Amino acid sequence: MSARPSYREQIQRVREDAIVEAVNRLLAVKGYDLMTVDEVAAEAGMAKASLYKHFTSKEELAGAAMVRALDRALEFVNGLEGSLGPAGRSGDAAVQCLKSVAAWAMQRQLEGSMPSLPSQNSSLSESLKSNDGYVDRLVDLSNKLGTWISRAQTGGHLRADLPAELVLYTLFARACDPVVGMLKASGQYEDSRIVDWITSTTFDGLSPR
Amino acid sequence: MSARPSYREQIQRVREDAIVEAVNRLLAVKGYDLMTVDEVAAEAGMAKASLYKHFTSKEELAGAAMVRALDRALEFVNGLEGSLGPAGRSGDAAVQCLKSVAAWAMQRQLEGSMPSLPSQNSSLSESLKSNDGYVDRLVDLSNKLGTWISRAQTGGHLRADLPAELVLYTLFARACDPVVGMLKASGQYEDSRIVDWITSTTFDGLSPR
DNA sequence: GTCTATAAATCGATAGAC
DNA sequence: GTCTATCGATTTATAGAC
Repeated sequence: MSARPSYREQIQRVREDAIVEAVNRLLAVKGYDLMTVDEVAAEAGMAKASLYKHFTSKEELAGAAMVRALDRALEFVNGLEGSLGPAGRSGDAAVQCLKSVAAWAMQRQLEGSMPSLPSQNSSLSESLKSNDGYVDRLVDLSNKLGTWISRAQTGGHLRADLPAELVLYTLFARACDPVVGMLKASGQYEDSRIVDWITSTTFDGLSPR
Repeated sequence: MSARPSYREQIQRVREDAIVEAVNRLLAVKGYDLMTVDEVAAEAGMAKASLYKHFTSKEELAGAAMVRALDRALEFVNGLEGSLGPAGRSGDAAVQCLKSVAAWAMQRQLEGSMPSLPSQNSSLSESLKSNDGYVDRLVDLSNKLGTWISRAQTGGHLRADLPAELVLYTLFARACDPVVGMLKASGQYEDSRIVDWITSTTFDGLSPR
């Protein structure tokens, strides 16, 4: 579709990448409402007015960061799908994939590179719903996870008494679970141990088996 | 300690109750950062300047609402403790109490009367840590739940491979779990069913038993 | 104590020079 | 396209009349 990008286009691309990366970090630390455009400009190393030449509003900035985050999640999910062996369509493989995705999301959160989307309220939610790039990727990711969920449920590897959407919502919520940050803030545990614990409690619960 | 309250003091008490109740509702719906003092004044039926005669800052307003929320939680917990029969010190009774508390908190959230505390970031967190009334109640509640947790763990009714603080944090997090709101927003399920599901997944997990 | 009016600070967004 | 400087709106907090 596009011809070879000119130098100018490449430079612009790199510049916008720096901006989105800055937004990503700030969203992870402060959230949308407490993130200021001045901070984004400072972190990206340019003046605020220059930033507004690339993105027309703060909401668009956040949207671009969320799109990038979803792209990374889709990349991970597609990689998992591709690495499935001949037994990859079993319910057991499906639930292992779901656990991998949950663990991956928690690791991203511990790295500080997972932008926390405000689950409800916040002026951001409305603008995201009219962001086609965001909605498309969210639907895509939900469908891919939904396939694994229903396969795991019919195979008896996931509770069938729960609606599939409850499982899906739970996975999204655990990706931003504040418990992860609280345990890290205590400073007593290694990141990998925290991820293992929360993954384990998500699928196995707090009660003994 | 205090003599019988004068009419004036009673009126002031009622007035402040109306303010705190308004803050409680607004915190539940919008969160701290998006809640404006103008809204609080409007909802409480008074001018903003009058409100500032009772509370000296927005942070103090939020602190009062959180103190009230913790008081209600402590009241529920103490009620549970009092209703325990002669077998009340068993590990099984302890885990049942923990489930009751989790379910109670979710019901409060569904009612829109549970102020959502920003788990991390937010300028509110810092001021709450220097709010003695808040900290005292939080420690009190944590200790009471901690007693049940350790009793349930030693009795084999709660996984002993998890740190007690992980269990405690998880209970606090589930009280504000966004999954509850997402399921309610779908409009397909009754509140009681949502509460049962999330309580069940918290203790039993997503995997079949 | 309650009100109206306004100060003081912050923040998203833009104008205009280069 | 990048910058400095500023507008305009919002919001916390207060002054001062009653």
